[in-house]
Amino acid sequence: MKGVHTGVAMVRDAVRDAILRGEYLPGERLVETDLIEKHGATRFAVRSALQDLAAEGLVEVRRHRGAHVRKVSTSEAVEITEIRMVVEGLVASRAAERVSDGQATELDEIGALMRRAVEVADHRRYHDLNQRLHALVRTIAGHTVADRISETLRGQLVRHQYTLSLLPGRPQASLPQHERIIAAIRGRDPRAAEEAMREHIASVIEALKSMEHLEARS
Amino acid sequence: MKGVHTGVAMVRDAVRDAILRGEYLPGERLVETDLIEKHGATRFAVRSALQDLAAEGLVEVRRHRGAHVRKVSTSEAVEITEIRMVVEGLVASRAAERVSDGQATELDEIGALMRRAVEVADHRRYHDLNQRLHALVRTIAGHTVADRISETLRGQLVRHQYTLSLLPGRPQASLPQHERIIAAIRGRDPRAAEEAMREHIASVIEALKSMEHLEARS
DNA sequence: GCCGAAACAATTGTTGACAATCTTGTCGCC
DNA sequence: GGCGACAAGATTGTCAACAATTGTTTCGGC
Repeated sequence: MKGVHTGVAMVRDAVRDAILRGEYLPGERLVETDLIEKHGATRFAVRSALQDLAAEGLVEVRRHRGAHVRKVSTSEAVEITEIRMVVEGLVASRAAERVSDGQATELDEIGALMRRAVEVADHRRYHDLNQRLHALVRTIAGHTVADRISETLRGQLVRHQYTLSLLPGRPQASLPQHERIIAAIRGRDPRAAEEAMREHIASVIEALKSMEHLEARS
Repeated sequence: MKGVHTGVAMVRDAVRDAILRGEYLPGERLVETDLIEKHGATRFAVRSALQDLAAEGLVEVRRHRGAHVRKVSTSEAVEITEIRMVVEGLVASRAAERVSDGQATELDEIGALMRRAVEVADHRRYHDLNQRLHALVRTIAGHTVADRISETLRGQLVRHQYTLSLLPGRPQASLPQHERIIAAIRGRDPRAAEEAMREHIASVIEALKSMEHLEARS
């Protein structure tokens, strides 16, 4: 079950995927020798890959102490999400300025499907549509730098994203938010689009903060 | 003629500094052998340093083609500054929420000194105070993630920052903007602080865009 | 039985050599 | 005389062995 052949990029992608899939837990140590065996790669490749992932903020390497999966605290997750809030807000704003007619139709379609998914309580599908919506907004905006940063930040939140998805009532709460985003972009209203996107992500921040309180109590 | 002793961090900082100082021009190739000789470091250190700088977005490494100083186009500089606009806006907002009385006084002092510097047309001093103001705002906000991102992005703009500083009339234009930022944070008004900071950086974006047009004409 | 120090094992950091690739300069052909 | 293929040089990518550091375990003393 592995990339039988080596290459720095291959190892990097494989390890990143493994982290994002939760195969390696936060704080877990990533021993070079193990990774060599697991991916059938050379030590050099493993080492380079870990360096790259450290640059992405997914792992942390401390001198002579090896690489660990970065453990982002809930408070740091809040900060990261705050940044995402303003960046995605900018992206939504630009999307509203640039959206084409065809893209507007596409947005509508996704919105309709989302409502449907909530009605039949298909969480999995709703989650997929959520991804598609945000991806489409990014495509419309065409903001390279924002995309890069969003992607990087999102990678650091895997653990919390998973926990968040377990929160009950999220789809019902976020559906109207998504609909507002779609309507604002459709209506080519940058300010409203930014505002809607920010409110949407702000509610995620609130959820994170409530989790923080739960953790503190336990 | 320098750091007679090696170390990855040392080489990285030295090369970064050299790039930021303009010793290496955008697009220029950074040959590993030269850097080895120049910094008296081993090849491994140079290589690691270049990887790190690539992660910071200061250099670009292409397979078998070596490392080049990253040449950011003016349009990319605009995108980067747009991100900085919203991120710094968030920071200003948080600063307004958290500012202490002592820090408010400090802000006032900087504001007064800035006005003075503009009156006597001391550009150098105004520039320093500008740095101090933004640094203080960051300190007040205490937003680790935002600081990291701002710093990274700022590094990628060196060439343009220099060009921007040559634009005439900048201090006169930005002084009232700075005063609005200070007033909003002092007044503990997050919304106003964010708005003021965004307007301030938006004017930088406008300046960049006008530069873009000038370049296109030439 | 507990604490501390020293030797050991495990793991990472570094080095130098080797292989793959690109660039440059030259030669031959059109 | 110009263009394209080929070869030599230069440069980067990869690898495996060596050195340094850290964490652990064991042994001795209190």
